[in-house]
Amino acid sequence: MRVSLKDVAAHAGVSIKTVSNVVNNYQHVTPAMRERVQRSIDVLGYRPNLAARHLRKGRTGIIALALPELGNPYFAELAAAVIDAAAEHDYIVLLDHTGGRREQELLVSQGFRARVIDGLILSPIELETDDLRDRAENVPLVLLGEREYDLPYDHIAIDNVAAARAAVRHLTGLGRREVAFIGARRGRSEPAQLRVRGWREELSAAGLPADDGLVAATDGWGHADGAAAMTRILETGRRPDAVFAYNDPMAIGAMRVLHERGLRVPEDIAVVGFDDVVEGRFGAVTLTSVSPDKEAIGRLAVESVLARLGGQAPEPRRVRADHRLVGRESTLGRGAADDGAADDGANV
Amino acid sequence: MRVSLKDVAAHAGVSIKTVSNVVNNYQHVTPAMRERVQRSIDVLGYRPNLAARHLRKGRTGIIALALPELGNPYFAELAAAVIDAAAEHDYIVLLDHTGGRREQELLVSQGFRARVIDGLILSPIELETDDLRDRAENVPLVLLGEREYDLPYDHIAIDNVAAARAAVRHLTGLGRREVAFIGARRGRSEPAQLRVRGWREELSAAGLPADDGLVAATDGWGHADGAAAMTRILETGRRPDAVFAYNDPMAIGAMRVLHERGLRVPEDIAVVGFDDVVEGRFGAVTLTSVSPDKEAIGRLAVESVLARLGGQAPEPRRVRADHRLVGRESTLGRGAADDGAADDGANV
DNA sequence: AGCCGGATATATAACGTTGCAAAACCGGCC
DNA sequence: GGCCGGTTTTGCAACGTTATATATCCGGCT
Repeated sequence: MRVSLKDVAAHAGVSIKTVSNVVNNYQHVTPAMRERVQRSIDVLGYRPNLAARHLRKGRTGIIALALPELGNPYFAELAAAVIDAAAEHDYIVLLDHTGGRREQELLVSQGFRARVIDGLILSPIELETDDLRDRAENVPLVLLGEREYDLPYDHIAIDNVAAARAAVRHLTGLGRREVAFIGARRGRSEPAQLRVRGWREELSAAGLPADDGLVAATDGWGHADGAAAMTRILETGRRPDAVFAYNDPMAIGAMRVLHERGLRVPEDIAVVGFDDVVEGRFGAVTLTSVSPDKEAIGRLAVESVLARLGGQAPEPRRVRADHRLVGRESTLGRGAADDGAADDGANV
Repeated sequence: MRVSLKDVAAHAGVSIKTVSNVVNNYQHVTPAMRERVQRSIDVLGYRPNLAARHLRKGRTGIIALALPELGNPYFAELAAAVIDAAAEHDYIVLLDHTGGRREQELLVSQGFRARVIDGLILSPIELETDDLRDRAENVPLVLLGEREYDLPYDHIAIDNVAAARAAVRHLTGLGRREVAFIGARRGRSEPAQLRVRGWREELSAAGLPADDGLVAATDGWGHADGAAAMTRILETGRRPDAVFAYNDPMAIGAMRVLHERGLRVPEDIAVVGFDDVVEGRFGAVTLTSVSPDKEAIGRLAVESVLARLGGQAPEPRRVRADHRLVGRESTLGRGAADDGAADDGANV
């Protein structure tokens, strides 16, 4: 069976507590004793039982990360960033995905899915303010992403409005006059709201009409949803000269439809995505995209959760991570320098 | 503070064990009693403490899943499958990524990264047989992926040789005579070995030479690696009429290079990938790919781990998940039916 | 009425760890 | 030699749960 403190103590001929002291680097242990105990630990291959430690101390060393979907490479890359950041603090990440469904998000936020965690990082899609309000759970919660809540939780995100404006400004700066938006969320009002707002604001600022006929709502945020939305817009007979998509997969789905219909990107229609996923750099037409600093988001999220751990409750804060616009062929055409920042104003 | 069994017992005026019995759906509890206790549970908002339960039962309800990298959509999708399969059994998944580095894989396999787990599902890249041999750890281990080990652990994978042969057969069946392989692993011998073997075998079977000059080794398995490998092949002056890539991102990276050089896919060079990630269905040229049954792999992995949980040690087994070849434009050209199985012989 | 046996409820002892308080030790000082 | 103060080690209780064994209940049977 597994070896416990008791076994080590017996082997070394000392008390359990002394072994515990050695394991925990307690200050007042003579070097001789430390060595003797350590030897027994090594011989027996002792490893602390985390469940017992947790029961005693009330900490698990685990934080949960709940994301809408891992299939979206943005979230996968974000997950990697969180895992790495957590590892720096000797924390382990329990990953969950909600499918962006309110029901699942609710379960997660109330701690039903994972009940062994010290803290929770959640990227909500459908969750409403009220859903979070009566959250009896007392594990620290940090929110990620575009949704804004008027609640006392930390929130980490880029400045979505500014990022969306930078994307649209990039398009108008290239002379585009009719910019469609793909990916407003169907049914629910909130999500994508900020990016739609940025789109609207920037068009107004440029003296262009923000035409609702150019906003396509979707059910999801995958390639197929982007393709369907693009198709829908084209079938109304409209021919925008630019498309700004809620995220890269949708932009790529839209580009596929344009390609099928013989419309050239960017000559006929320029396309900008959001998230800067790797995939966008290797298509036949590489994709201009807003690039959030995922690494920073992951790091900030972990730090925020851990800061609230000791039961301390620092003032809830809203943190803005950096972003920048990366211009590629889908707006600049063949020969565009990959990875060049396209717009000075994009950084925040 | 948190409410425990004791509090509920006091509130309901019964013993702790009775409450425990209700919580655990113990058979012999009168409906009246059950209701009474349940009411107290609801009133007080009792929720079992998993650490205590774990300490007592020796189970955590957590399994770890260690993958090379989440950025690769195949692994992200696989992770989603595992999480879902685990949820069916009331298990939670702790996700780790190793970067495909031996050192990290070693740490994971020996349980240093996560010590609260009941079982481990590991997809190794660099780990050698000997690394796993002296694994003192006694948590059940299930291996995933292409590497084969002669060790008493369950191993879940598709038939990589057969799958690779099906891919190559598809190409030769279309009249291609010079099929390059992209993605043999540089430096280490093992990984990709099976797919290379399938490539070699099928070419021989077709009476074609398996020319080592057409095998490109790479350091990683991302888009950029595929692009670099493709570039290298072309720069030797060779003009294969088909490319079989180790995975979809590499195939897509290769296609980007072909596109840049003005080579048409599939007219000049046909391309087949591996893993059937969503991304492959939305490029300017959709990608023919070997499609492993990820859902089955996830499910089988979870079931295998859980089967070994009670300390029972069923005979280690090697499980073959299904796969099929999905033909798309990168081999069949414009107008290819998406999602059609291209080759009857592909299923196993 | 007394007894029996199954169904129901309870008391108690673990699981492995750490915090607290007390005990043992030790060198120096009166 | 006894005492003091600090250092080092120890014993014990507690964290919240479940397994085991035991006590209690109750209807039916002799």
